[in-house]
Amino acid sequence: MPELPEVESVRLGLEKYRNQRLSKILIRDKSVLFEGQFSENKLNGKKLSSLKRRGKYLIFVFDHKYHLVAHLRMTGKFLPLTSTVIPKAVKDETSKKSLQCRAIFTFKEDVAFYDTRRFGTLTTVEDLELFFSKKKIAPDPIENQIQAQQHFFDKIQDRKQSIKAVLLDQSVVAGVGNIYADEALFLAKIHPKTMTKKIRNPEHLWEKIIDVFNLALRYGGSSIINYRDADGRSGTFQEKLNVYGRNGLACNICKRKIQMIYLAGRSTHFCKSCQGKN
DNA sequence: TATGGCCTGTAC
DNA sequence: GTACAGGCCATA
Repeated sequence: MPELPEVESVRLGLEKYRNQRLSKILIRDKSVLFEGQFSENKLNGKKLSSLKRRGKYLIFVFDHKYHLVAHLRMTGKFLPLTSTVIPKAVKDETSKKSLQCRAIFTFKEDVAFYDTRRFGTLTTVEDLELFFSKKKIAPDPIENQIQAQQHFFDKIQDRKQSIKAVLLDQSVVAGVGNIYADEALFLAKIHPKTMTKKIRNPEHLWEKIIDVFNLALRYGGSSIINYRDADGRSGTFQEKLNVYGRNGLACNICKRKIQMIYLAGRSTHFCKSCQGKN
């Protein structure tokens, strides 16, 4: 499930298409386009000038001014159409499954936006700042650390929710999903149910969020279910996880059993002993 | 502020 | 067959 480190890994993998011309766009499944906004003609024939990312959003910049904004949600992937990660049935244009290649972007090679579930989105955007402010996406914690940190401290002041729920809120910190929320709270030794305003040392928690992002980035992300980067690789950070998906297993620090509860509608993993009572 | 729905594959 | 995975949005 792509969170910030996974999206960043995808971005890096797509760098090889930089300065290439987008000669064709084939939309197979129009339902991936959100807000009904997708102006193919704005991108067609334009050169990919750079690739950016904000939180979990991937941004293709064409001719320095036209933007294609993609969100992978759970299962979205950008892959060469030739990749073996895309099943044969999906490549077969006569098959119903071929719709899972929601779109195909032709650079020097065909790049597919392959998404088994239909949660991923693509849209063309002119004013990026306006787009992200409408969506209330916080500054990117890696690209814009100082700003993102201040934003985080400001936003958590008046929150009346548990810290776990708040970490999942993209308007507070961009790029944290269920895995890294649990992992960051473990590293910060904070119980996920802790009410946000009771956090005594937000600086320390912020540090741990950044730590876990950087660590995951070094390993090319986690592939709990089926995340793949732009070269079809899966990343190995899942082997380093302390709590996520480790329900009932021994804590790496104290050897007591990792617990799982439901919080903010999400499975939440923690060590009762390392992360206090509440 | 909490919830259900969107989707489909996988595990039981 | 059912439950579950979860990012985000709409709804109450």
